[in-house]
Amino acid sequence: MSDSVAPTAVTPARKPRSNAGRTTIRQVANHVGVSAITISRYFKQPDSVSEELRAQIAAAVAELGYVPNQVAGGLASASSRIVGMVIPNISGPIFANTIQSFSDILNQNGYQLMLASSYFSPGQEENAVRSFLGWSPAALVLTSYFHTEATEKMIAQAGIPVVETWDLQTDRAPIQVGFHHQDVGRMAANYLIDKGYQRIAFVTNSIAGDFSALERRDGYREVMQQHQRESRAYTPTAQPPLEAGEEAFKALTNCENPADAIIFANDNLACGALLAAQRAGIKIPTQCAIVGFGDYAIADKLYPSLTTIRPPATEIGEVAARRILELVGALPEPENAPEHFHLQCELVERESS
Amino acid sequence: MSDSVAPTAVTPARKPRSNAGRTTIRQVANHVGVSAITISRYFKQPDSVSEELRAQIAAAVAELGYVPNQVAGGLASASSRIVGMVIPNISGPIFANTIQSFSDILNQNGYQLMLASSYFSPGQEENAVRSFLGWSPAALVLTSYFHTEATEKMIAQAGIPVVETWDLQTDRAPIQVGFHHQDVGRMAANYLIDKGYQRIAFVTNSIAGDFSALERRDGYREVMQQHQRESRAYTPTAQPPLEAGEEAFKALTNCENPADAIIFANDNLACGALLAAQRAGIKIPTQCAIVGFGDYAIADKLYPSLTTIRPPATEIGEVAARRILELVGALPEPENAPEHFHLQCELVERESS
DNA sequence: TTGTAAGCGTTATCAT
DNA sequence: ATGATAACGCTTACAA
Repeated sequence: MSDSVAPTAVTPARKPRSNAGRTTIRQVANHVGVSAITISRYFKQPDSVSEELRAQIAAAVAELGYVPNQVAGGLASASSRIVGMVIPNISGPIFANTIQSFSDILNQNGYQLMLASSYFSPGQEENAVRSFLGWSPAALVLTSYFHTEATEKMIAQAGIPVVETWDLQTDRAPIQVGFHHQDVGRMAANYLIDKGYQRIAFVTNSIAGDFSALERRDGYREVMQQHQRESRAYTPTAQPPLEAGEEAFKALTNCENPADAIIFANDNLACGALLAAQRAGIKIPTQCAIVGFGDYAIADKLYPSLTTIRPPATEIGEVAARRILELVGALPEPENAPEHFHLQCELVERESS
Repeated sequence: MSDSVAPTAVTPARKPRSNAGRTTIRQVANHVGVSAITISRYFKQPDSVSEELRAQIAAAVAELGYVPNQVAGGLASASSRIVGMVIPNISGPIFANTIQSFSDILNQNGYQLMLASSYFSPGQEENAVRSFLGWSPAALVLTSYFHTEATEKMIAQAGIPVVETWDLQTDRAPIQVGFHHQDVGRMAANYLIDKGYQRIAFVTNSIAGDFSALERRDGYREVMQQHQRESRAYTPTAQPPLEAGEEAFKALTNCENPADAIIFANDNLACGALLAAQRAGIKIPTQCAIVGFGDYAIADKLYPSLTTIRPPATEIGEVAARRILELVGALPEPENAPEHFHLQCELVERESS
């Protein structure tokens, strides 16, 4: 030893970062007297940690109030427990149930929902997908199948499960969870024919971009043709759904050979027709039956209440969530999982038919 | 040089991780011929990078298809561009607009929404908050002010902005964005008194846990007292809202001294009353006026359409999002930002009054 | 304006 | 069943 002060390894001015005093996995490990990786295993594969340690770790976690840092975990494992979902809109009458059930099932399994709206714009959808990808999500859920080229490229290269919902496209690569809109038109037409209605018409949406409404119309036409009935489709010019429904109802009942049953492209249109009938003193369903689509919240609150076709909104969210969780290993993989999940719409018979 | 192979620093068997070939900031940096931090700055503080480099970097980003890894960024900076929101439910008639506007404004500013439902359960809310905290969110939004002790502790220690929405509690620490339910009752009562109605009643919700409905009733009572009118509150026993509304309507109109105007705790109850009146042939509003709360989608589709009080749902989401973005530095901080944002409900006059 | 180096908290890999 | 170590991709702190 020299007489001068021992130089003891010149520490070159450390650079501590903030951290807000949050408990880390290492503090838990020290507290228990094991290494950090054991704590990690305790959370990921509890079975690989001895029962004795498990109890001690549980106690330490509770005492220190440790919350695993998902961000750090995500970086280390190059994948996060986030699932991104792009939905046309949250506040419309249709998609809320899908979001609700999807989110609930993810949460129950330790995954989180990241949500964005596209407002039916492929460009906005692209932005949302790009933002999501920055989070290395475990999976992606889209609604609709028409994407920009860039979106197609991103989902093809992402290397994660991608699910397309609502509109079933059996020829596309991503997993499909939904139904065929043509089936809706078929179901409504068959139902009315079976009920004995003779002159059955279809009212499409006045909003031009609503292609799914046209598919429902096509299903209706097909059935009418099968039964050798004349099909009659009306497209309103008024834009607000209530007015459009009223316009269509008047046009189809106030004419030669008036319709005795009308299928509307959605419940809002049907609602407009119902109100118009009420004002005009036309008896529903005696003079004319009405069937809608969507089973919006209004459907059972109208007078007469509205017969409508309920899309499997909640089911779509459930099935999509479960399939994703299976694919990422959070739920056991079943033997023969299909690529496409064809769900059923349900005809809800009420007073208007 | 010796004749043997140069030992060139014994590399001790590297441990590369996967990565799925994703472009990193370093690849972009190499492509441009600068260091990684410059690319980072290009995204965070573009002004601190020379214009020349900016153009080159933009080109490289586009060519390589670089998407910043938010997870890595979040770890390095100990905070992520995620905002967690706990909402009682997504698919109910009330909250969807708040989620929609909140999410849109976050997205426009590069932040993402992480969503979970509590179903009005403080325990579920606690779980959601705990899960969110694992992501080091930039902020948290809660609905309602009754939390578990654990939740209170977490939000107090989180060190991030916390916003409580819908129900304004001026005595609480978190930022408040919402309105007073008593004001709703006051507004409805004043409106009907001004319109000349004499015997004004209030119908509360049959669901016991709906405390906000009781606050609206209290506001109604206060105004009635001020005007020296007798207040009459009715609580239905039927649970389904339509039946409850019908029950209340019958009870309040089919009696001595019947009400000539009724305020309902929500639009579903009011809707039940409207349908009951229609069936009974009671003229609305001639014999009895009806006012609801919520401005649900049904309100303008009923016949007669429903006068109701619209809560500032969209505004709540907007104001909460903007304030959060200000607090995290994504938007410029205004001079005198209040702690509490008192928003206004709006009376929407329609045919039922 | 740009660069260097260390460090964020976890998990993959290899070792015991 | 448990541990040591490096690596994940970025940003902070400090330097030039």
